[in-house]
Amino acid sequence: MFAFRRDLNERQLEAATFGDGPLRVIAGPGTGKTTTLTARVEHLLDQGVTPERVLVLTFTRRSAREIINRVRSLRRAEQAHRVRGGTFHSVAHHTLRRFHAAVGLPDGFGVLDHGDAADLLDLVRSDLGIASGERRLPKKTTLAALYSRTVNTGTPLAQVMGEHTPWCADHSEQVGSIFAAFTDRKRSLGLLDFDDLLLFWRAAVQDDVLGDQLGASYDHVLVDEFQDVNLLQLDVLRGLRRLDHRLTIVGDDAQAIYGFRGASPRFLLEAERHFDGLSTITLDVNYRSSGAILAVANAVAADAPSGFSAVLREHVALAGASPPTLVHCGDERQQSELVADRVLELYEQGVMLHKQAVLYRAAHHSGDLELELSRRRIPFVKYGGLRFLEAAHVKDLLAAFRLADNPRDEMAWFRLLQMLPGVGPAKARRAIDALRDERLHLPLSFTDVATRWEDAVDVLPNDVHEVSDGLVASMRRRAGEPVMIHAERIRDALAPLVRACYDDAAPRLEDLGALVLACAGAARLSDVAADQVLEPPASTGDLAGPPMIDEDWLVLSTVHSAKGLEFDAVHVIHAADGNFPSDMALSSAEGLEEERRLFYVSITRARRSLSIYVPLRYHHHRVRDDHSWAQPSRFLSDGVRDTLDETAFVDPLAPFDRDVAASAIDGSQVVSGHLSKLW
DNA sequence: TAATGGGGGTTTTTT
DNA sequence: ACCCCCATTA
Repeated sequence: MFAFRRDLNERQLEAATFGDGPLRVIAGPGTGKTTTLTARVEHLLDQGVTPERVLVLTFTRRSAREIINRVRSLRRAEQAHRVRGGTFHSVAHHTLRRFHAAVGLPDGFGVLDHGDAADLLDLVRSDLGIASGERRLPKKTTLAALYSRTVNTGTPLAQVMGEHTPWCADHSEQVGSIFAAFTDRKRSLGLLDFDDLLLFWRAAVQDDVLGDQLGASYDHVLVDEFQDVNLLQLDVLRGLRRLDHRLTIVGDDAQAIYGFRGASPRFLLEAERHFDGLSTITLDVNYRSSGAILAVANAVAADAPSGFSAVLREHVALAGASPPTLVHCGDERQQSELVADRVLELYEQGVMLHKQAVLYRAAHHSGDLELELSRRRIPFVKYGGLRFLEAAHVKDLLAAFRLADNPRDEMAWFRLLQMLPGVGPAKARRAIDALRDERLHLPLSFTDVATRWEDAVDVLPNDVHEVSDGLVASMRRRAGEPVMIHAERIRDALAPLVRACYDDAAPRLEDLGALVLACAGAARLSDVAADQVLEPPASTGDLAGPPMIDEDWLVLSTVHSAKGLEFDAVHVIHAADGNFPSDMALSSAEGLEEERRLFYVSITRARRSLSIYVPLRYHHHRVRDDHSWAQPSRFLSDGVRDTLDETAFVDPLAPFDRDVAASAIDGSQVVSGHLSKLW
């Protein structure tokens, strides 16, 4: 009957074939969460549910695709790709594109990424005449983080600042006025940031008429990684399901690692308060890791003051597993060498590089290791950290794409105009002002821009008239023109500016070519720009050296970006207090507990081999030759260490120190002795 | 008004 | 080590 039935255990099957719900599945790491969700989708399709009326919300679009791709049997596979799926933000984006008029958004609204939002905050701050320096106001990135946390948790600003930025908490009124102006500014420019996508979606689902319609468009809603949902996202779900209880939420409180985005495992643990008649199924049989690795994970879990819901149980002994080890290193340099040694050793034993991952708390922790890997020619890709989309030239073209659909996007104008040689903030601003009508509004279309452009171009230096005319002309879409052709014209018009602005224009222009290709099949240029913001490429592979021909590569990843993944071998580096747990998180008890869950997540990625590295000494970069001693991570408690094989630290240089002291030679005599034979 | 150079402060995780 | 802001200079 069901193709999946024989592959599932009893609990998984119960979850997959559960009736209408609401249903909560608590699923520990490696307990077949994705398999179960996939089987449930398959089950729903078997029951005759229309694929388009199934919504699967996941943490990344990649995991949505994985679930859909894994739906087996050809007949259903064809249906499966009609299933709706994606992240909260991407589904919000699609919904708002479709219903923009109903929530008062302009057609072709733009989506700001994190950096753009911070820049706009900084802009309104200076427009309000609030100086950044004088009164220790938070920096723009801190402002953006504060804004996001306030909005996503629905907590009053003063309280958020009291908890997270106590050093400037008395400025909360000023910060509040910046946020109010920021909000107004985004509306008048036709721009949404990440949080706005959720805010407008929530407003839509909470509306009497529109909300009923949106809720009625889905028969079943399934949510993965529910422990990382925040209040705003919970509100959206409650709105979507207020008339219909067919909801499945899956999560694990032990893996809640997005507190800084306003998420809380509380929403998973107290879900019965939000969804009437909730049933719960717990999955705790782990199919991923060796018993020895599970023992480490459970020892970490045992140290958590309030415990985790699922205590993992081993399924069957995994072949080829090696004992988990704790490796003491002299310093970061030696850590890199030992990791590289171990990676190659495992590789010799047949563990492919892409089945191995090095995990760390913060993106910059991989720096020294990357040098070592490059030196030894071990290919690698990095997840998390640096992004394609943060490259200046990519942002330039995306700004042009946004602008083409929405000429009110002052941020985009400001950015593009400053690429012209001899044009800085002042001239850019005057040119933008010249485009405004009597009510100070920017034009709504490029047809209108064209009529005002003559005035604007007068402000600019004479020698940039031609290139800027070309750029503006390229933005105007010709009737019936395919989106990709339009994109190509814009890219061509921008190319001379890219050459003028950047030394290494050639690789940058290639990136822009790739972006143009990404426009194939898109309905609008602003969709392409938004997609890049909402779903940036996950990894940056070729930052170190020439592109690798190798088919195999080691994975380097932040723990956050490794969520949901598994590897045969995992190397956790920098397990020193201050790095892991990060000292940034230690000011509160919840902060520390979230770090503990992160540590738990990193360990439970491993299938057969787990190595944890602790550098003893950290060299300071400010003062040469200065260093400090590190404490091993507090998560390596006695109970946890009992589950690990420890390698005693041996200073590889120590024997040489003795030898050097014992032998004193006359170097110059020896050298000239050698050289004298040459002439 | 744009570009450049020096100095001071800071340091996480991502849709 | 790096980024951002500010002041100076062209």
